[in-house]
Amino acid sequence: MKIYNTMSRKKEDFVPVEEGRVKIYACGVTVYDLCHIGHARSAVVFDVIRRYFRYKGFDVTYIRNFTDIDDKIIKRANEEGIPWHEVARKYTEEYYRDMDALGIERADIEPRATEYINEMIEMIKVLIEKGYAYVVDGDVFYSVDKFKDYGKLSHRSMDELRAGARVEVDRRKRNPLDFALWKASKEGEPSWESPWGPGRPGWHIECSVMSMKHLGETFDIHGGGADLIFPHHENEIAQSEAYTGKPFARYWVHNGFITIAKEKMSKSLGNFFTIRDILERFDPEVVRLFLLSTHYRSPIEFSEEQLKETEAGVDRFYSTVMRVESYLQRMSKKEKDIPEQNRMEELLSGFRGRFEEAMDDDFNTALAIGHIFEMIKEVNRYLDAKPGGKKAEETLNRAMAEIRELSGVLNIFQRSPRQWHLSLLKTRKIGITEAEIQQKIKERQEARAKKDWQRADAIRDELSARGIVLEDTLQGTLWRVKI
RNA sequence: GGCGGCGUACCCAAGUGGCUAAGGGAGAGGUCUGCAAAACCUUUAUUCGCCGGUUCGAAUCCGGCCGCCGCCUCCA
Repeated sequence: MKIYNTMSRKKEDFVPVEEGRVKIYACGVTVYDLCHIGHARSAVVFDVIRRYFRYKGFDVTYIRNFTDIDDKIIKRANEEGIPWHEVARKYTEEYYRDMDALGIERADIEPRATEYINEMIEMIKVLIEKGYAYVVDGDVFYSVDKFKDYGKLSHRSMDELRAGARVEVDRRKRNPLDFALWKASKEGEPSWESPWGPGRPGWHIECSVMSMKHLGETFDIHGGGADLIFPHHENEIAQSEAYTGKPFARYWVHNGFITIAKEKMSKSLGNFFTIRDILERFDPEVVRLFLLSTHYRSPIEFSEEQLKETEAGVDRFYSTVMRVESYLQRMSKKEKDIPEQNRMEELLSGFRGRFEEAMDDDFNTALAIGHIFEMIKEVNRYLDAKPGGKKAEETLNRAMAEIRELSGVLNIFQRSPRQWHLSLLKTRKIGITEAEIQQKIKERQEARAKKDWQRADAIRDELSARGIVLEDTLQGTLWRVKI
C-alpha cells in the first residue's frame, strides 16, 4: 500500500510499526456547534481508511477525539446561558446523530480532552523540567526555539513562519510562535487545579497525551483536515517528540477542503452548510458517495447540482439491483451460450484486483468507485443478453455479491432497493405510502389487462406528478422515486 | 511577501512517460416497450490552460507565461 505522507510530501510504502497492526489517530471536532459538511468529509475519509485496513486484514486501532473544552465552547456557553459541559454534551450528541446517519462507524476509542487533564498536567511538568516550556503568570508556553525540528511538517522555517505572522504578539512569549500548553483561567471560567494555578489545557496538548496513552509513543497514522497541519499538528509533534525523544507519527494524512464558489468552506466566511441542512434534502448515502467520488486530498466543490448527479448514481446502483432481482425470479432455466458470459467472467475475476489496486494507491476511492460503476454497467449489459440456466444465475449472484462486498468497504450500496426508495420518499417529503402506491399499481394492472391504455396512463401520470415512476417489466410493475 | 497545490469533454472526475485518455451526470440519435421507464448501443477530448524544451515517445518530465485556490490566525 502507498500512502501520501504530508511530512515527506511523497507517497510512501506503508510499513506499520507492528506487523499486522495499524494504529490511527484522527483529530475530531470541537463540540461547540453543529458539524458542517467539511467535518463530514474528514470523518468519512478516515472511516474509509480504517475500513480498508480492516478489509486488508490489519488489526486496526482507530482513535478519534473530542475537544470538549476550549474558548469557543466557553463562548458558546455564555451565549446560550448554559454550563460549558452542557454545550459539549449537547453537540457531542448532535455529532453522533449526523455521523451515524452518514454511516460513520464509532472509533475504537473516543477520548475527550477533559478526561485527561491529569495526564496533560504531568506531560507539561516534564516539558518544563526538560526546558521546553516556561511559566508566565499561571500560563505555560511551549518554547519553539528549543525544538530544532519545529516546522518540519508544514515545511516552513522559523523565519518564514515569523515573517508571515499576522497575529498580535503576546509580549510575555519568548518567541511569537510559542503556544500555550496551559492557560490560566479568568474569573468564572472553567478551571482545573494545577501546579501553575487554576486553568485549563491548551488545545494541542490533548492529542499528544491521548494518542500516546492509547497508541504508544510512536504510532502509524495521524491525520485530520489539511487546516490542522499548522499549527495544530506541528505543535503536537513539538510537544510529543520533545517529551519522548522519539518520532511521533509515521504517516501524516490530511484531507482536502470542501469549497463553495472555489473558496474554502469555513465558519468565519459564513459559506458553510451543516450536515443537518444537507440531510434535510439528500439521503446520507448520496452525501457519502459524493464525498468519496473525489480523491481525499483534492478540494471538492460543494454544490446542489453535484449532489443531484450523485443521487442519480446511487439510484443507478439500486435500479440495477432491482433489475437483477426481478430477472433472477423468473429467468429461463435453459442453459444458453452467449458471448457475454466470457466477458462477464473475465471482468468479474479482475474486479477485486482493480478495486484493491485503486485503494492501495493512497486510498483512491474515486477510481475504486469508477470500477464499481463499470461492473454495474457490465451486469446490465449481461442482463440484456438474456442469459439463462444455472451458470448465469451463479454469475449474477457472484457479481452482485462482489459489488456489494467491495462497496461495503466504502460503506455504500448496502441497502435494498426498497429501503432506498422508502428513504427517498421521506427525504423528498412525498406524502404517499408504499401501500398506496401498490394499490395504484394494482388498479393500473387491471386497466392494462383490459388494454385500457388511457386509464393505465392516467394512473401512471398521476403518480409521476407526485414523483413516483412506474416501470413495467416482464416480472411485473416496479415503482421508484423519480430522480 | 514566503511556501504549496490545482487547471483533463457541456458538468463532475480518475489517469503523472508508451495498450482505444477510466467512471458518473447531462444532451442528441437508436434498440427494447401498447406508450413509457429502466437498461443497452452510438455520439459529445486526434486531445489534456497557453508557449517552448527534453525524449523514439508526454496529459504525464523540465522552463516560462496565464488563471484559480490553500497555508503562514481559530478552523475538518
